[in-house]
Amino acid sequence: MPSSLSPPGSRPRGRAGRADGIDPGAVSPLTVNRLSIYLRSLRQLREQGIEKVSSQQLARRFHLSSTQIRKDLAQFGEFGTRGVGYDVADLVEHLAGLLGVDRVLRLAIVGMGNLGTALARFPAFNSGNFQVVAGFDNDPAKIGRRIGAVIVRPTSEIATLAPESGAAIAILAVPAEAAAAAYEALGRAGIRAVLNFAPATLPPRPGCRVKNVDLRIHLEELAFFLARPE
Amino acid sequence: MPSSLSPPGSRPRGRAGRADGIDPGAVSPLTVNRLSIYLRSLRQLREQGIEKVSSQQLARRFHLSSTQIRKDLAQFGEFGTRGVGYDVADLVEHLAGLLGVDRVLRLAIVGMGNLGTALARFPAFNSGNFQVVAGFDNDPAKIGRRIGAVIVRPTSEIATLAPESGAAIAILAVPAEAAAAAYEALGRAGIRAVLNFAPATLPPRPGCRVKNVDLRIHLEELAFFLARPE
DNA sequence: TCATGTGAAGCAGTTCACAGCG
DNA sequence: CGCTGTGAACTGCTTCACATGA
Repeated sequence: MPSSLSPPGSRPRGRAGRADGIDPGAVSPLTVNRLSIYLRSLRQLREQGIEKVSSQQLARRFHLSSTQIRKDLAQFGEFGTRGVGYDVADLVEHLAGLLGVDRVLRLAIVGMGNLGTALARFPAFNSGNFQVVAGFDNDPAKIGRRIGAVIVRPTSEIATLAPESGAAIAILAVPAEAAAAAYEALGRAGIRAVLNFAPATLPPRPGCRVKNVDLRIHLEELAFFLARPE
Repeated sequence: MPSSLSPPGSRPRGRAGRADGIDPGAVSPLTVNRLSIYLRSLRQLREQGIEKVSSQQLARRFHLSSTQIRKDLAQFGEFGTRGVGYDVADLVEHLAGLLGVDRVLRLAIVGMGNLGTALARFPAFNSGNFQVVAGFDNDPAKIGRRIGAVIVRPTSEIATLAPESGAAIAILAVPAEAAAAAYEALGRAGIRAVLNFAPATLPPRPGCRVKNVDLRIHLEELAFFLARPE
């Protein structure tokens, strides 16, 4: 019963926040991204039954920098054993905790076009600790239809339904001209993390983190380097 | 004609590359990304009939930094008029030229699952100067079927079909375990730009630029900051 | 001895402050 | 006078080199 949307009833404000002594503003997004890559890599090693790994082995295997791995981890504690390396399973746990993916994170998708629909069905968004719990669109032909695990609702219901569904992260997959209004509605719904696929620059809002993924811009970056061989 | 006196046939690879004096290695990917955002923003202004704009107006309108806009542009020439600002249409042309999107760029998609299929139909990948011209998958149920504008072909044909189709950029949308082999095949096909959606770290290859877009990693970045309010 | 963890050095990217020009 | 274009200061990120400890 995926789309029966009960919120995580136990917590009054719903939003824990871990009480480790880490100031999130002091950690660079670049570092966080790499932690996530380390986690992905370590999980791969774990699946292969590898129990110990050194920063250098990790670096060689996944084309990373061993110094950087150690520096990145050092910001959060001492996870390794000198002369030996890291315990794979142990480090996986630590990283998952650090990244805050040791709990279920519910996703609301706004915009059920090509991309939104694909994301609703995307394995990475419906496995592990991520779970799509709501989908919104304005097209009457889509409202009420089931896509992936969710039933599409009109965007006017974002402010009420997003909180009810327990969504922590919103995926913005609407056309550019609809982005500002949807972002506004998500703000009113108390959403504090947005993955924005719309080709628009959203105004920074205190307490809300936005990650922009404009696919056209990625293509244009490649085009630039393509236009100038060597 | 720029200064280089190349005899006929001295460019055997047929890959133009513009002969401006810009060393692509000297330009940061961060800068290139921002140029792309400026272009997107300026096009929006142009559609609204706005003809002149100052760096500060741009900055306010799109939540950017005016100094940074000027610094970024300064790397490539002098495009503005002191005391006035920039001519919107003019700067659009300049930026499109700089980014190398003033010509058709053909895309080959490898992996026709949820994401690959959505991308094949994605407007931004089939408009302006981008055009999906090939799609590959290994699933026999998909081979021969039409998705978006292309007929799906088996991945074993990448090495021959990708060059024939004139594809300049490959979109990797296969599962992690298939990424390495597909990347290899693309290398043999002479592809020098890859947009990688597979959750795998591809080995750097000289002359080939890879841009990674791991959607799970983007979610985990948001999760990190979400786990630590304030 | 081996690999981690870390100050210090080096490099890159951003912001500042203003000279230069229309 | 206003806004661009830019050296210079600054901030932050990465790499180096080595002390530390299993």
